[in-house]
Amino acid sequence: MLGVEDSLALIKRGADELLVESELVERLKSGRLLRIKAGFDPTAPDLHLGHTVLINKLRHFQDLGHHVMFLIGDFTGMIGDPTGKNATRPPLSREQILANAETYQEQVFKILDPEKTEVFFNSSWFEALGASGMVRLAALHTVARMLERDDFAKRYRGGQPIAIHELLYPLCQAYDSVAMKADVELGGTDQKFNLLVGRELQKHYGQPPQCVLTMPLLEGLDGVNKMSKSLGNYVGINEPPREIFGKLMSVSDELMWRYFDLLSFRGIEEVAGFKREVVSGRNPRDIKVLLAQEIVARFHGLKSSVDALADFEARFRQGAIPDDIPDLLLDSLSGVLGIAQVLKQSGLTSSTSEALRMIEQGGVKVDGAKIQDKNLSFSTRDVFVLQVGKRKFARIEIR
RNA sequence: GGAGGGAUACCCAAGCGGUCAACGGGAUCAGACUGUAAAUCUGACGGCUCUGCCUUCGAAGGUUCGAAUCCUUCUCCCUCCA
Repeated sequence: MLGVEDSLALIKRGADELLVESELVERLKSGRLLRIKAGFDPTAPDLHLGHTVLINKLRHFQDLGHHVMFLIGDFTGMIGDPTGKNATRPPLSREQILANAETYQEQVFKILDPEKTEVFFNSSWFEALGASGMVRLAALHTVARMLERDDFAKRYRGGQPIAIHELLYPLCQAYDSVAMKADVELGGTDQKFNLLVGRELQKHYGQPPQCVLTMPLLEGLDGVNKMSKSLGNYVGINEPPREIFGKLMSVSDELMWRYFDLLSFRGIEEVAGFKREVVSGRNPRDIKVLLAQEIVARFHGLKSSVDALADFEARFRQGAIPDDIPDLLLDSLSGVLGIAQVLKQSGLTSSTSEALRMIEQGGVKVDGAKIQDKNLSFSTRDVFVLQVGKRKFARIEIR
């Protein structure tokens, strides 16, 4: 196990803020195994790399030997975290929540060691609390304090509705920390307020207040917006290996370092070494490959990462045709089919206009040979490999 | 309830009677270059049976030889007043 200083360095790596550092140092010095908490809404079972930033941090704690507590907010999920803009969320059914929780764990345990992870459901203590308990809990915090939170304040000022139960959310999350006797709670930067309420509440209950560690939101592939499915700039951890690999290779050379910080388990020193190499002339591509391989291997195994690299090299460096392209059978009424039609019907282009444009721009290949002739046509029994751009392929047969 | 402002292609945003399939930016896609699906540069970016034709500018009508641009009604959004 690492010394206190090295531990702290690892804990702070990539983190946004650690409150209160001195308190954490004290606890680390005590040599006690710390109880590390992170809560998750059982709403989005489809994890992408952005979600894994927090889980990676849990993993760091796990590697340091601490006790990781994975909380599934099945009770608080009914309230819906009001953090952020969206007003109301439809409540999930019990079965839906459990199913999501299941998927969640499946994905999370690709990063965390299941043997060393304790899973909690907060319904277990909230159901025991009951209505009267909830009222007593609510008595421990004031409306004014709640309104300190930025998004509540904004909504209040702006005349936007704030339902009473939304005020309860931070309180419930805080009570989780009490119930779990958390030493440290992790969350996104947008969670800071909720995490701090946890400290307050723990003091009320005579517990030492938890330390709060916030992690930044990961930028998406565009390097600007946060990674999110709706923006389409994400890498899903259940995507095919080649897809993950390719997407990571498309990240800008600059953003790559950010990803190393937040997504890689390579040592701080090692990454610093990579940076020096690039500065002194090494092609950043080589380093990016290491990142892409590490991530693919984490979610799909070592072999997949090797395959993904080989595939990438073959396709983009040597312009080879991949081996897993779809076979398509196109019908021809007249026995002849023009190239534009073939492109459209195969779905390689979305319209014949686009097909013609692609040909004009030299982006269409038949059996590896670039074609120029827009009037090229194929007849029945023709079989060939069609390629549009660098990434779209299909094996076509006309019948 | 009253008074204004706005709705244009994937997004932002010009245009205010003909030369508009509609300026510009972003996103996207293609090409060049590169040991990258990086950066940079160039180009494309409604559809089709493509030297032409068809359908688009919130919706429906109308005026006009001709409308994204003018008129009428409707729908939705925003701001101010009550």
